[in-house]
Amino acid sequence: MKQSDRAAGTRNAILAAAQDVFTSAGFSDANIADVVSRAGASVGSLYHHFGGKADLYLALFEDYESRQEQRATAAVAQARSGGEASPMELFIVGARAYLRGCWDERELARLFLAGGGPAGSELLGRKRFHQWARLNERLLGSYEEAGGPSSDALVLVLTTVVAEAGHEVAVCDEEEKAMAFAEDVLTLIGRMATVRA
Amino acid sequence: MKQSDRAAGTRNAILAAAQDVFTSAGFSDANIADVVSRAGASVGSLYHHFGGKADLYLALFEDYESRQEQRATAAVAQARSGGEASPMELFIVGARAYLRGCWDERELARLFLAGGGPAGSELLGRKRFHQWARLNERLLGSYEEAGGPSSDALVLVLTTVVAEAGHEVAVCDEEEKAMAFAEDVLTLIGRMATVRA
DNA sequence: GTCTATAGTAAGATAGAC
DNA sequence: GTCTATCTTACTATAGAC
Repeated sequence: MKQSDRAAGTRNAILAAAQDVFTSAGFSDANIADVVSRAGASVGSLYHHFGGKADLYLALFEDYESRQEQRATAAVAQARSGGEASPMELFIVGARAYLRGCWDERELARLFLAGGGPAGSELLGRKRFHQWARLNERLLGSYEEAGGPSSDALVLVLTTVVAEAGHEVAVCDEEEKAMAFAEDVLTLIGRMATVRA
Repeated sequence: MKQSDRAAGTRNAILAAAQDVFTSAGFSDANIADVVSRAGASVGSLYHHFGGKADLYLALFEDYESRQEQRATAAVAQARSGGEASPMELFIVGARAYLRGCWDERELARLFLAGGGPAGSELLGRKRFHQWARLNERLLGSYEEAGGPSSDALVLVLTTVVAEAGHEVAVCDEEEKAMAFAEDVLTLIGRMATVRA
């Protein structure tokens, strides 16, 4: 057990150092030497735990995404069990939790939303985005209108807006401003989904 | 004159080849050797005309952006001289022209909207985006409402939506689908700006 | 202005001892 | 599992002939 604890410690140290280095320099300008020196580890160790530079970045990304997903789904579930039934309200609750997460983890959020990861990471990001959009599509399915814009467009627009709002929240310098902006965007979202009389 | 014609020919050949290579491989995976071989030119020539790989990419980007800007402003001016006065309608006219351009130049649009340019190009793209947003802010200034979401949020959301819709249009496989999608998004935009009674 | 050939450099990856 | 030292590669950028 002692050995695997030590291993886990190294792994975490590398991960934490990677977060510092990647967020301050960006993926391509960051170099492995900086990461291991800051982690107090060695190049060989990094290659043992992760496959290399790209996989290290992706590990960071996957962890972040899964935390964000958990925040949003938890918030939606709680609102639902609290009696909320309107799809749009539930969507907004999830979006609010996501935006809150963007603020709380703004260092990572900035890194990933700025783009410029390893080759293929944008494809992965795009895949994630579409998974998310499909999830939202199920949530919002009932907003289909005859003769109105397609549900596809609505879902894509809403998902995009939340994603971009997350970007903007993450680059704010004050919490108050960030949260006010988030609420403004959520208001606009609610309005967009309103069917005109 | 003969010499400068020859120079311009080389320059254009390199630019065209760069478009092919960058769009098919992405910036970082593309290499200069491919560009010059496809252009029938040489490395030295490329360095003579452009500063290097990054500047070549930026030249492509600037050209594309200026064409898009011209399309949008021309469309707005025409609508205005045709009697249209509503800011939101004018915004939508400009957006439509932009989206049309994304389809017509979808190869380049895909390249730039996917990100992953040279170091600093994302900063430049962000700068352009904010210039565009400020332009839209002037156009839409009159939509401010007391107690409603801030004009900042509205403008940012609208600009974002158009940008992302452009991305989606550029990756469509059929013109008809692309244009239908564009119109759906424009409908949603109009709706979002509607002040509720 | 254009070309060929070469230098320079930086960084990711690997091998093998401990 | 961890480390050090080395390798390899791939590319940009320059120098200098034509």
